[in-house]
Amino acid sequence: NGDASGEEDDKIDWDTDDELEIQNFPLSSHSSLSNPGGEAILGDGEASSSTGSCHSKLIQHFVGMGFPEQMVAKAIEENGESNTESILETLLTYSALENSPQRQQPVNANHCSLESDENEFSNTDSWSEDEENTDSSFNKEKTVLSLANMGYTLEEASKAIDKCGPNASIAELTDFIFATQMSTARDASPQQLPNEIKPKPEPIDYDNGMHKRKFFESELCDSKKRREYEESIMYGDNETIRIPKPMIGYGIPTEPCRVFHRRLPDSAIGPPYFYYENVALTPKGVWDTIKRFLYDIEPEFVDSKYFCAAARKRGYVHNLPIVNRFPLLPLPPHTISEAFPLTRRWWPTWDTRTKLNCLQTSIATAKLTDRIRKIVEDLKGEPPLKVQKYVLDECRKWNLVWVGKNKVAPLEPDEVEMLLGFPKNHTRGGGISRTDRYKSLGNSFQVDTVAYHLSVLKDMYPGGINVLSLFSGIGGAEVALHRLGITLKNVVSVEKSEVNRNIVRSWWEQTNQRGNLIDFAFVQQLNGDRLEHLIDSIGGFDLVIGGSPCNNLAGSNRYTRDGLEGKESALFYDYFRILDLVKCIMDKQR
DNA sequence: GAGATTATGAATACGCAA
DNA sequence: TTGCGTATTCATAATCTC
Repeated sequence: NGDASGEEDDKIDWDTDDELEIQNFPLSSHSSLSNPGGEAILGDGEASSSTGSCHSKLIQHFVGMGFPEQMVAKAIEENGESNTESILETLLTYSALENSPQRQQPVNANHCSLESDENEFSNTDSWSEDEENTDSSFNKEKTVLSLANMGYTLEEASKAIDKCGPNASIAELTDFIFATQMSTARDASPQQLPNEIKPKPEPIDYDNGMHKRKFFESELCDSKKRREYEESIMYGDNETIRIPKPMIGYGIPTEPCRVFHRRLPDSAIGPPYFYYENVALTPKGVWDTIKRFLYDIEPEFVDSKYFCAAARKRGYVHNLPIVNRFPLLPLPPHTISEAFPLTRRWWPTWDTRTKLNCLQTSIATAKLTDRIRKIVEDLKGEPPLKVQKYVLDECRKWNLVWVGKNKVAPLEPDEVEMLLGFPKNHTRGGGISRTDRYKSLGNSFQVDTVAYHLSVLKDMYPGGINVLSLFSGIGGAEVALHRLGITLKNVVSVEKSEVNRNIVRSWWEQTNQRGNLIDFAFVQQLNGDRLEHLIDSIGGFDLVIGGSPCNNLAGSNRYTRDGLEGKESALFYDYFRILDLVKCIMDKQR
C-alpha cells in the first residue's frame, strides 16, 4: 500500500497550519536541536520546507552540535546518511581523539567560544590551574559535548562549566543554563517570549452557553483562578513547567469554554504528526527534558477525570492541530454512580466520591477489604469521623467501590477496561493472566482522552493513515483511531510484551481491519535502515504515537523512581530517536 | 515456575495559617 | 515567606499457593 504519500499528503498544509495564524513570535533560543546561531537544522520545519538536500542538512545538523564540517562529512561517509546514531558515535570518537591532552583545540573554532568565554569568566575562578589544565580541559570538552548533545549551544555549555566548575554534575550545569535562559527571557516583553500559547480572548458560546456557564461555575468562576490558569498555560513558570489547574489542556469536550491557539516551533512542524504521552506528576525537571527534546513543544496536561469516571493525570506532547476536536460518542459515564449503577444501593452517604482516582497496575488485597468490612459492620449506623476518614482514605488509595452491605471491592479487569474506553474483554483470555491484565490496563491510555486529541486527523486523512505506534501496550492508540472511524492503512507497532502484542493482534483481526499490522518487540530494532525500508514500502508515516515507560517516573514506585534516566523510562530517548529519524527520512524523500 | 497475594513510603503540589 | 497538613500517584519486591 504505497499510496500514502500521494494526494492525501498534499492536502495537508504543514507550513500554514491554522495554529500559525495568530502570533508571529520569535523562535525559542534554546531549541534542543538548534545550533548556536539559532538556525534551523535537521528535522525541523525549516529544513523540511527547504529545497536543500538531506545530505547538507545532515551536515548542518552535526555542525550545529559543534562538530567541524570536515569531520562531519567524513563520519557521514563512513556510516551512511541514514544512521545518525552511528554518525554521532563516530564524531564523538573523533572528538575524543582530537581533543587528547596533547591537543587543546576547541571542538569547532567557528562556534565554540571557549577561549573568549574563559577570558570573560576566569578572573575569579581557579578551575584552570596549570597542573590540572590538560585533564580539566579534556573533561570540560567532553562535558561540553554532552551538553551539546542535549541541545544546548556550545557557548551556553562552556559558560555553565566555567561558572559551576569542572566537577559540576550535568544536572547542575543544565540548571545554570536554564536559569540564564530564563533570566534572558524575563527581560523580554511577554509578546517576545517564545513558544507561547495564547488563549483567544473571546470564549466560544457552545451549546447556547449552558456548558460554558456550568464550567465557569464549577471550575473557573473565580476570576483570579481564571487569570492564574491563563497565565500558567501562557507563560508557564520561569523555572520549570507548571501543571495548569484545572488540568484540561486545550479544552475538554464537555466544557469547551475557550478556544486556544498556539504557535509551534518550526522544528516541531511535521510531517509526521506525533503524539507523546507520559505521567504528569514526575520528579522535577522530567517534563523540561521531554519538552526540550520534543522540539520545545509545551506539553498539554490533561486529567482524564474530565473524560470519564476515573482520574488519569497525563502530559501529552504533540504537534496536532488543536481546533475542531470532537469526542468519541457516546460519551462514557462521567461519575462512579453512572459507571457502576449497582453500587448506588450500597454507597454510604459519607463516601462523597464521584470520581475514581488513577487506575493503576495493582489492586487492594482481600485482607484490606475484609478489614474495612469488619470495621464498618461492627459499628452499625454511621461510623465516627475518624473511622470514616480511614475507610475513605483506603477507598481513595485503592479505588474501592461499594458492592454490598458494608462491603468494598477493587474493580474487576473488565470494569477497568470500560473506564479506560476499551471494548469489554479486550484484555481477557488468549493467555494473559489476571494479574497481567491489571498491569497492562494500568499502563494504558484512556481512550476517550487520546481520541479527543486525535480526532482532528479524521478530516485530514479521509483515506486513512499510516501509524507508527511505539510502546503500543494493549493498543490504546489503535483503538482510539479505530473508534474515531479513521482507517488504519498500515500500523507498525512496537511492544515488548508478547501477551500485549497478542491482544492487539486479536483486536486487529476481530475488528476486520483491512490494513496491515506489522509488529516488533523492541524499539531498538527500529534503526535507520529498517525505518527507511518501512517508510519506502508504506509511503511514510502520518502519525508517530506512543507513551514511553513511566515506571521510573510514577509516584507509586517506591523502589526505582529514578527519573527519566531510569532503566525503563530512559526509553523515552528511543521515542525521540525514532521520531527524529522518521522526520529526517521523510524529509529526505519529499 | 507461573500466577496470586501481600506489604512496602516518598516525592510532589497545594491550600492555609502564622 | 515559611511551615504544616492534606491529597495523589500508568509500581515493585517478597512471599505464598498450586
